[in-house]
Amino acid sequence: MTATYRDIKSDILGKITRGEWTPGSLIPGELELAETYGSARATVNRAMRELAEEGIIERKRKSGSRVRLTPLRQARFDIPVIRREIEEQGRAYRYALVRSEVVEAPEWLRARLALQPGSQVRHLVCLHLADGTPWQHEDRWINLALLPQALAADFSASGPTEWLMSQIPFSAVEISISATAADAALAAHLDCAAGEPLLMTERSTRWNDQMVTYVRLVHRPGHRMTTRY
Amino acid sequence: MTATYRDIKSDILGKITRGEWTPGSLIPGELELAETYGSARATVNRAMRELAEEGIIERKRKSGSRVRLTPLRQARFDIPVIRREIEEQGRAYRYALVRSEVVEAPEWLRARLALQPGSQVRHLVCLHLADGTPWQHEDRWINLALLPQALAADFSASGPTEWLMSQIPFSAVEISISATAADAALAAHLDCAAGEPLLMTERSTRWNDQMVTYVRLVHRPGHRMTTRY
DNA sequence: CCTGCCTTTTTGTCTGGACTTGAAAATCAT
DNA sequence: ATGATTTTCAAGTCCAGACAAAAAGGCAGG
Repeated sequence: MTATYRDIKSDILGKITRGEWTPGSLIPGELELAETYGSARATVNRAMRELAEEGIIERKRKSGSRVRLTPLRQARFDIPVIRREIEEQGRAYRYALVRSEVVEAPEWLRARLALQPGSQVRHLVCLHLADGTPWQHEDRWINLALLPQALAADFSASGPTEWLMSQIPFSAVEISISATAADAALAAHLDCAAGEPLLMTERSTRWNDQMVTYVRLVHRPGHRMTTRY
Repeated sequence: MTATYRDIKSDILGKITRGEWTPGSLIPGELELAETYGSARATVNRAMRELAEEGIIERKRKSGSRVRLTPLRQARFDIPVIRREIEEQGRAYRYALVRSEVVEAPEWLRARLALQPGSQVRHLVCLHLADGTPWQHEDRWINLALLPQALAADFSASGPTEWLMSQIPFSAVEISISATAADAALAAHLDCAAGEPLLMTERSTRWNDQMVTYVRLVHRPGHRMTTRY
């Protein structure tokens, strides 16, 4: 008989989707809702809080909660560890190191990572394959000033992503997704025609307010990122 | 003096990022944490629950909570209402209807929306512009069996997205992002060269377990979706 | 009319206690 | 041993009551 916070949540969501409570309209206060559902205010609060987090409603002290006029839609994509992503499809994962060098950071990278002129970076190019066919091309730059261990690390057997996760497991990240055309090198590595449109993910990772690494991941032709909610 | 759930959360997160609690290791139980922080178990619970939601830790009844070995990373992108997105940049939004027709659903659409053969759909092609330059190309298909109102609706002044939101504000959606090459028509509309790589967002919207609409949004050349966390 | 202060309303958070649930572990029966 | 059953433990949820904090609205003084 007693309503759980889930019950309350889905009941309220139902009222909204059925159009009983229209966008912009005021929802009864927590106290009132607690009474109608026969539960404690804390329970109603949790239901409402989660609805607010999901972008369904908007809450403000004193003014109360109202149904959002423009439902704030947000898509959540899981960023998989590539080895996992491939192995979960029942395919064989293979990794190949294409190039490894230590260089002075080029201009564009310095701007992006806010590096001093003359900074040394480790530059790696690798390929991730599923059942032998190219899956993802990784172009990785690591700030050696912050991660001098990267100088000695060996990336011939496993990728820098996994190594980095062991070094700085939790950090602030900026992710950006765009479309790019395959140049000659990419086309060769990803086994596609030059000029082919490819999905690209760029990630800048920060640690203690300093940029640690920048990576440009180019996915195989036809790759799509999908989510539902 | 008393610790809030935020304090607890950031303290625990600190212990993890500083490496005091390493990936895979067991975190003290809620009761123990409540004692060390001098707070109620419910407060600790909230802190831990949120950390779990954010993919930092993993919780299991009986076994306890542990730091995730592979931090589950997830990117959250806001799906903006395009008019807003443009106006918030201080640019003038303009909408143009390129094509509007009522047709029998083509094969590929029937498969995607699970439609009966012979189903009628409203097909719209529109363009969203910022300061007069093309911003996004919208190719929209609406299931008339579910939304007969779409037959009479007038889309010459404002886009179908806004109209749809007023009709079915909250619904289940599948979003998918990929890269595509501009064909002749797209190139003309988006004012770019044919073959140019473009970011494409596809959305299928469901309501009461029936597919209502499918839309293919192609962004202007160079567009990027960005998020940080 | 405007400005700053106070009151009131509503959400936000916390407490300390309780019961529920899921799953691992231990026990028991075959 | 092996499979079924019970125990036990940690997280999950709930409650009733309390205080905190933001913000809208009203009031008073200039």
